[in-house]
Amino acid sequence: MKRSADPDVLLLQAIADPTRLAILRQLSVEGAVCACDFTDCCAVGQPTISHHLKVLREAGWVESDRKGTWIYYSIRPEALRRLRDLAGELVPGIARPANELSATFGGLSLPAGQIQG
Amino acid sequence: MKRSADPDVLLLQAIADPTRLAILRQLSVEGAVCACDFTDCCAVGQPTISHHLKVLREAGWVESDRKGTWIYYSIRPEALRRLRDLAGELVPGIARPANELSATFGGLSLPAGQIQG
DNA sequence: AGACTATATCGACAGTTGTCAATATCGAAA
DNA sequence: TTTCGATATTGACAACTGTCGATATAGTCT
Repeated sequence: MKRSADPDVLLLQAIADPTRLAILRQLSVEGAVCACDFTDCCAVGQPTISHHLKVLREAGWVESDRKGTWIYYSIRPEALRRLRDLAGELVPGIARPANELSATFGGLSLPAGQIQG
Repeated sequence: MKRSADPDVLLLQAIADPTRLAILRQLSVEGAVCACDFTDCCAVGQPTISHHLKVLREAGWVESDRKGTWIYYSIRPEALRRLRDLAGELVPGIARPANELSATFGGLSLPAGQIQG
């Protein structure tokens, strides 16, 4: 993957992994989950779970709440809002290219970069 | 990254890349874009653009429409719907763990996997 | 046919990622 | 303080990813 500085890409990269998506889904169902309970949902070891939780935390996806020996994780509402905003920005394609209206030559639409006088 | 069979993960992996997210955003603004016009938005070569378009196509994000020499790409509404459904499944965490209501011992909530009689 | 342009594929490489075993840290309880 | 369980960190490794140059394919025009 690429070293990216775009926070939106970081947000997406964080959930573009089967283990981390499973973690978030378990968090969605149970609200708050102890770190020790993630080893069931995902067939990975404890250090791996810890690693993924760190990735999710650094991406802003989860926050931790210590209760004695155990640490409970939960999904941050702000991350969810950012994902929905991001999905809202994307709109499906229209049937014909936008520049077909203004740059039509003989019934054939030209790509924007191809109009050279 | 991991070899994943989960279609949701594939959908997310496809957009978790700065170049591909830029492609989708340009498609959102312009509706349909000729493949040759993506080299402007992203500072990568033509084979790289072609590669990313293939990834987006195989993930179900875009469809192509040939118009003579040029091939126009546009965002598939279904992919957008799937992303929004996925975002809708995720819900923010609650203040306290769910099992605190049923499994409280001396004011200390126990993780689900730790209740062993 | 041939020349030209747009797009895709191939092969290779550096950088990144997910995973684990081993180890360290932290908090609770004895 | 010592012991023990939960969690984090480190170091290492195989697998994957993005990128490119070179090349191939496909369509258009003359």
